[in-house]
Amino acid sequence: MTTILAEREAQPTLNSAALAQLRSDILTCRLMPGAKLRVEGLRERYGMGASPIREALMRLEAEGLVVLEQNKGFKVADVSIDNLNDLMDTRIEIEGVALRWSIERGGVDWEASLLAAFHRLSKQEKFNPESPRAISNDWNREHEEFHAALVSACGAPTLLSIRSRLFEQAERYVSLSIMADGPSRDDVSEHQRLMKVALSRNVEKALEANRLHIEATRGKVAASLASKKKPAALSVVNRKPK
Amino acid sequence: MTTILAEREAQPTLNSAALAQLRSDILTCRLMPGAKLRVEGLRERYGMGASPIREALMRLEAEGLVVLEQNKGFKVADVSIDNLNDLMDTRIEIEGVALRWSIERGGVDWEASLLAAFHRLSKQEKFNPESPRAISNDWNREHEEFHAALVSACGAPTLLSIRSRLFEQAERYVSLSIMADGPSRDDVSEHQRLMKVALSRNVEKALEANRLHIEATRGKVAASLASKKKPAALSVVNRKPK
DNA sequence: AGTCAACAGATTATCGATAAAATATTTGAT
DNA sequence: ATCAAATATTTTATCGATAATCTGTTGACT
Repeated sequence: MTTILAEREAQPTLNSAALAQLRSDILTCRLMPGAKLRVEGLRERYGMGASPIREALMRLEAEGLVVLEQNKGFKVADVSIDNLNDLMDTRIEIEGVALRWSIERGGVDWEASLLAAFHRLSKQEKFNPESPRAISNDWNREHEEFHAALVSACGAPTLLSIRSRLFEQAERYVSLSIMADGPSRDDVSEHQRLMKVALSRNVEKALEANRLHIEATRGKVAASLASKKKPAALSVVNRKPK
Repeated sequence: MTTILAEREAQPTLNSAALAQLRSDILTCRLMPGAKLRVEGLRERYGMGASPIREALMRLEAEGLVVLEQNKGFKVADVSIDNLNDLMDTRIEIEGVALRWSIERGGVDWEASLLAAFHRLSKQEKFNPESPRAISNDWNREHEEFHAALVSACGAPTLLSIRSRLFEQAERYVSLSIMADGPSRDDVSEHQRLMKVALSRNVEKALEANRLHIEATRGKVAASLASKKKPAALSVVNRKPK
């Protein structure tokens, strides 16, 4: 698996490699929500000692992707309808503010980078024919970058970093939904509309479009969650046999 | 210093003790913005090994109180006018949303807990006569709890946790300002007004009052920062002599 | 004097071993 | 058989030691 090695080589430190790996494994649900994260298992999985792994887990705990129970170890954060609603409600407001400021403050550079990001996203296939139960890595990246481009002129780094953390959390729910129900539409037109209203500097319409975009995701994910085919906590990282 | 021991005894794990200690030392600026955080120094300071300390630092990094430069170690996050403005702008919006929802959704329990929190805050001295260059711990706690009470009925845990992280960051700027300029007014009336407009369910007035409350802090802190008597990076945790 | 390479000292990142805590299993009494 | 105390096993949390990296200093050369 060249990906893992590549990702690891790129990192200057085992710690950051562990962080990148864990984040990716959690966001794509290779590590399922609720799964126990035994250090020994992760050590084997990533081929490193306990320290860099625990440090990475600690960081992810602060981000809400991992939960630590004192003296009982780490597990992947659970998912739930309540948490989904909480998350999406919060996203709508926060992305709303960021988008408003971005539209009000963005210059021609912002417009250009938004167009560019949209173009890249629209040319990228969402699903890899071989594995239709997972979104392509490249598409995910372009998608994240498109939404980041929308709000990039917002001028408040703190707000932007909060936004991107929430965006990540949402990605995890989407992965889950796709694992359960298979590929979803590649919503190019929805993104195009978002871009258009933003470029036309119509704040109200842009906020509404963004809200609907988020609501659409919420609806799809909520449906998957409700028809709970959740073997959730079963994907344990490692358990000593007998 | 019984505080340190007490705080430490209360924690089930060295890790969480380190976290609490570090957070507190950073928020009160006993560890100054920009200060290098050498592990050896922290080991002596807190009397524990490197692992729990590094794990705590990693977590604080995610919260933005600490910065990690790969292979160069940790330091306390810097402060700046730009960051202050970014932070306060973001707070105004996020606390605004939380406050709106809380006012719209809060029941009589919310009203009661808000009244109680205000009462406790108003009975608490802000400064300890002995050390007028630092806000009393108790006041800080009651203050945080009063503001938490204001938004507690908001119904979105994610939003609340973001709010409280931003609130913490702001506390650090306030500490800094007080270290530089000495005690500030104990703004009971300002808090009382906030509570009143919230209880009267007047969303617009409440948001405005909250905005002004934050702007007042921003103004005071910005003034201190501008007259920069910053020996900032000088409070290094430990440096091997000669 | 100024620059740079090589070295020495300090600091970070990581590992492997161990103590502490939790969980699972056995055993003995009712 | 049932429950609970006692024990064994697993897992977590932490330490001390070491390898890797960075930083500051010395000294040779222009």
